[in-house]
Amino acid sequence: MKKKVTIQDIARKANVSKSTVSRVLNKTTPVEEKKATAVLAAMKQLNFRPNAFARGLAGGQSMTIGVVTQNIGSPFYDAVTQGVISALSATEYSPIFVDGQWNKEIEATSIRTLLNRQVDGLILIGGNLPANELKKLVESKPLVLVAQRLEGFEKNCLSVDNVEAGLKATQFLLDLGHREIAHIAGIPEHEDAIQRLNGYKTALQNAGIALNPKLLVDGNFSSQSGVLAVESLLARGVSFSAIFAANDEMACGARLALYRRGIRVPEDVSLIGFDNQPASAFMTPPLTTVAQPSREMGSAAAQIILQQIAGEEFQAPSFPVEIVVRESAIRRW
Amino acid sequence: MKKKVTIQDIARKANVSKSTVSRVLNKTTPVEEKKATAVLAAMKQLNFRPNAFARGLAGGQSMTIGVVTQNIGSPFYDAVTQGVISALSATEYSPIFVDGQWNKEIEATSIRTLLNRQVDGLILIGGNLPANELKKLVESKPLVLVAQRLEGFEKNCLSVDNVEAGLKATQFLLDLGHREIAHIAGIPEHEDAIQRLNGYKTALQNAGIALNPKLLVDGNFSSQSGVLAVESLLARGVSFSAIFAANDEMACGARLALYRRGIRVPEDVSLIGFDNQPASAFMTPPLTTVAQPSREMGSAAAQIILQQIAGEEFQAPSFPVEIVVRESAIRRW
DNA sequence: CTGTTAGCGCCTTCAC
DNA sequence: GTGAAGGCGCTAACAG
Repeated sequence: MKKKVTIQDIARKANVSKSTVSRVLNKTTPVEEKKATAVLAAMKQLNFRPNAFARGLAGGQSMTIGVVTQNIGSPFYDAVTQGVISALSATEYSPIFVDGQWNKEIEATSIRTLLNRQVDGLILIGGNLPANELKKLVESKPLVLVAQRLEGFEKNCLSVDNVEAGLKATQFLLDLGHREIAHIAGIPEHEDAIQRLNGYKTALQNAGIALNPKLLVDGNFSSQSGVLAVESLLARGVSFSAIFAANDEMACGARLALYRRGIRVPEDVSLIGFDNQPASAFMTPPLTTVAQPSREMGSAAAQIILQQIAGEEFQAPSFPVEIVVRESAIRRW
Repeated sequence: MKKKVTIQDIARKANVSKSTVSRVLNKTTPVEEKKATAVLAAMKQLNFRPNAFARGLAGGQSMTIGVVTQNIGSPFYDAVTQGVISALSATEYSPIFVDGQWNKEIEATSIRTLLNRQVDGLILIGGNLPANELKKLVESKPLVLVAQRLEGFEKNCLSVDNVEAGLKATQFLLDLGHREIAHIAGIPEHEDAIQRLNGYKTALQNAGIALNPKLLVDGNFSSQSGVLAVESLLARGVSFSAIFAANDEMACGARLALYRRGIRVPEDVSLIGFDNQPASAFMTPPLTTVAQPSREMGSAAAQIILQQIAGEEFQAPSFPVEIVVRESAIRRW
């Protein structure tokens, strides 16, 4: 273990005061050219590494953004995370991640450790903290919510219009000629799931098609639940020519269940998912899906946090969705 | 913005000194029961939040573990990350992640910021820093390398035996009766890829089958490269009855390419991948693959780091691989 | 432009 | 057991 080198050391070596060193380090005040280079030289020579803790303590800024993800490993959240990382990597700030695991308790304590670490801002990606907790947070720290709504703080919230997205997906199938369209919904309490379902209902209504409850199955966003959903559908004996799943993972599970029953996609039934996760393009057949601009949402989140920290005006933009047409749903019915 | 509450505040409120507060906070010295409860009460009432920076500065420990991942979003690395998170969540330490993006430069600067943040230990998951850099690191900080080897520091390295794994996968196909087995390799510079390829060669040799270079294609671990690999194979006009891909993503791409050509899996060609990523179980047909205990490796990494920090003896265990048999490769040839 | 002087919030001797 | 004092490394006024 080598002893640490501090600005004191390099001050001595460059024959200046600590302050001057600090100044060249932060470019906060002009410094005489000559001294500056001497300082830089000393820093390099001694392999100086500013102590982030000391800086944070003294300056009051930690230069870190806390990011709470849910279940690292889920394609959508991963993509958002990527966006945050890349947007932040161009700045002085670095992100520190904790995993909320879709668990209220864990999420709360995770946020607490983040706060203890003096993060300068907080990005919550997904999550299900009660609104009053969130309000407390938003009032004390720069905050951005991704894929989550908070009454009265719309400008801190980043998400797509899930109703419209659900409507579009369903409409797409209707335009193909389908009349019997099943929907595999997400977690019933989940806002996104509810809205996508609403979009589905609205589209049907617009088309003058009565909603058939038998065509509605609850899932929980996992592949496994997609499998079960299709089996349940089949067990009910309803006929359907298309399925709209509330996310790609469930679509993937559904596809497997169909395969096992010898039902072909898209010849016998069309399938459309949601999220455009990377693997979807490589399913057999490739999955038609609704794309959210997740990466863009991640970098927007980073930007907005930075604006808040800087005390600037900010306003969360709204993000458009788009249907990515692939073979799983191209056959006219 | 509410003002921060410090141990000073709670000391006043509890009629004790800062030191006493510090003591109940860290349980470093016995404190009179009565005062202790008073302190605890005050902390709760004022919603006290110890400043991690101040603690780090004063105590010299940051209670954070730096984790360098490559390309968050890749199933294998994600799983390892999950393991780290869950193992660490049971301790006082929290992980801070940075993304190396498989880029030597980015990786180096990422590690630098981690070091600036005074992490108490470092876990590198994948990555391709030169050995001499790594040696410098391992000598100055507790370090664990996952899926990477470093001459002379085997006890800091966590990985499976990729030669044996490649051999097993190939052997599995041989046992099924296949003789013409293609291999889609990973990045040629990548140690894991090389070893898996070596395993493949060894298995063929053991079986007395001459290596056919036409059955060997280079990929780069991406789905896309799997597609290209199969097309290249087909263009060469070699006949093959099975494919061993060096990871699941390439297997996925390969499967898509086969599908496009109307080649059935497993009826015409058997397919086996590597990593057992979650989506593999839901491919059509489900993918046979080689499973690495990635989560376990992650938590082992966390454990070993902690042991190093504590100054204890430590020794990286070795991890077994196992073939997960699914429909993509079950047909005897 | 530059050196000096105070802390930032906490932990850690050290005497009591 | 407990309080007082010093310092971790750095930034932020302050005078010059």
